[in-house]
Amino acid sequence: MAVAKKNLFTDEENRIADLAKAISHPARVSILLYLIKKNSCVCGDIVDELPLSQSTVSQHLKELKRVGILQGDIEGTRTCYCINPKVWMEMGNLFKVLTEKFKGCC
Amino acid sequence: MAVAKKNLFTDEENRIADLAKAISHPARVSILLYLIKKNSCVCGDIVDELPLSQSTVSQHLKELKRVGILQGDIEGTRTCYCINPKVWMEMGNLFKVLTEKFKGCC
DNA sequence: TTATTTAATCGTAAAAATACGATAATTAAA
DNA sequence: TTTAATTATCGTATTTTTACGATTAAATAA
Repeated sequence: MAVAKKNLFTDEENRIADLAKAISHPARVSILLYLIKKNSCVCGDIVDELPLSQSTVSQHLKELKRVGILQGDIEGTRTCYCINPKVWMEMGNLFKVLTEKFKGCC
Repeated sequence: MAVAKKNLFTDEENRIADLAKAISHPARVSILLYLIKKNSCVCGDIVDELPLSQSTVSQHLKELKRVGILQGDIEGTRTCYCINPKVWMEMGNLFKVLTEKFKGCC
């Protein structure tokens, strides 16, 4: 299922899936938890926190930026990463709504 | 990152990532929304709801079963699918906790 | 028993994700 | 200006995911 088949599903289904995909790798969850723990924009030292190479971490950061969860501000030779509160809330809400839709059945 | 590198991350990170992976495809989100809408265990007609072949849908169901979100009870020649409330709650909680950990920063 | 129905599994092709080293680009420091 | 630091991107190998048709397996119906 490449690009063309995206419209076989609703926008909501696609967005939920896309946000879930962004956090579907432990390295990316780890990055987010680290940013949250620091409670500030973090420059650079994310690579040192992860057991992965610099280029791989950079790729994971790119994926988080792709869906909008992260924003990266260039400051000199460094890049400062922040969680985007708007998208974070959107994600939390979509997951919450999905979760609470199910009231139990059997 | 195959099997061996799983222990480079915490159990929590791995579990969140694994549950997110399960809902990281629009077809699987679609399946879940359909089951929720029906508000009962659903036998068989999931395939008719999706724009995918029977074997592909079966694969997606398998992935949802793998993480425990779905259970499938065989009844004669059919299989009835239900959301597992326990795992569903676990997932909702993990996502909720993750979401609420971030209080904003910049 | 012999069909039919239903769903899982197999085999496989194509696409996407993951990981890394090497390289490039940009800025700051010497 | 030259060097160092930092991060993104490139090229690429490997693994995983996705998708489908064909087949198998199991239960039911004829």
